[in-house]
Amino acid sequence: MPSAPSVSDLTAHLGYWLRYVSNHVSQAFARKVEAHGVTVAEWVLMRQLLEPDSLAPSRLAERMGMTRGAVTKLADRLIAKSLLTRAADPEDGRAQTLSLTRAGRALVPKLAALADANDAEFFASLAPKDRAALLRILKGIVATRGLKSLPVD
Amino acid sequence: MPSAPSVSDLTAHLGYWLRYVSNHVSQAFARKVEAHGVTVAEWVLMRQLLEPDSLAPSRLAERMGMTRGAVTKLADRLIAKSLLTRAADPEDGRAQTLSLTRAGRALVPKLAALADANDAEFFASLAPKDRAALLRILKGIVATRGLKSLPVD
DNA sequence: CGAGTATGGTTTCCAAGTCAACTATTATTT
DNA sequence: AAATAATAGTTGACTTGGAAACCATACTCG
Repeated sequence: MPSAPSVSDLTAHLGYWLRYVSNHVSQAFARKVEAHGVTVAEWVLMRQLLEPDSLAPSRLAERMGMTRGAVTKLADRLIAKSLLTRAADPEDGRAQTLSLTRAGRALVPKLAALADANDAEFFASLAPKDRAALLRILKGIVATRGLKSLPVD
Repeated sequence: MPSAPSVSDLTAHLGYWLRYVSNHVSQAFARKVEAHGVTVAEWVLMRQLLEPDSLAPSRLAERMGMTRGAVTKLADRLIAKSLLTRAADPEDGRAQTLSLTRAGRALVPKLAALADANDAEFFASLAPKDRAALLRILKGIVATRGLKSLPVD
């Protein structure tokens, strides 16, 4: 009898539950912002440009954990929605610089409110102690494992 | 002076940290399994077929939180890799049934070991108390918010 | 029974990313 | 100064998934 060589259940992994909850949180947020005609990636990019108010695509790519190619396209979409502008850098002929339009700048606080609401929706029910513990544990993992970049995917 | 209308920082949100860590864990796992020529989604599908040893695509779609269309294509890929077979259901002319090939069945434990290793890599450094707390909190969120499906994305 | 409906699966089209090749500039070497 | 290397950004081919349209088969109930 070649009984299954002890394969642990998927749900035995902390990573499973982490991803499970995380996906739900992100998904719920995605629905909220999409009601405002914006994707999550677009929101994250826009949020970066509140301060400082302009950045090179390559800087955004680093911060957002995406490739430069992806940022190019993301920016194209935001420009098409008149939320972003792209301008040539006068100093460096290769460089571009991205900034929010007036409309873009006006939209950010609205989306930020949705982000706040979404977070509350999922975590407000936690006991304050648990909320603090969760934050501490997650940050601890980031610190001890030296994680960097790739917040969006 | 129209000072920024108080937009909270991204990192103020628990959801941010959750996604941040979760993405890293998933990404690291993806690299590991891809070294064995398999994607994470493929692994998840294969894992489902250890027991019971065959399932209809629609059942898999439910369990995996994907559309049926996505499962069709995922199955196509696995079949192309000779890890899966698709057979017509003799009972129901519409239905198909998916099962692992011998090779597929042999691969699952190897991948499961990678999953174990990956989880250990990220969470073994936690104090046992924290590990338990993390699991309890995550499961609590799932329970109180009644989350279901969509583990993979 | 037969018309209409429901179900299972596949297919097509689209969205959004990666990767690698490419173009255009700027820096560095020698 | 010219040649070479590095950097910034864009583009195109490809991947993977969702949504909706589309068969085909199975139910249901007048």
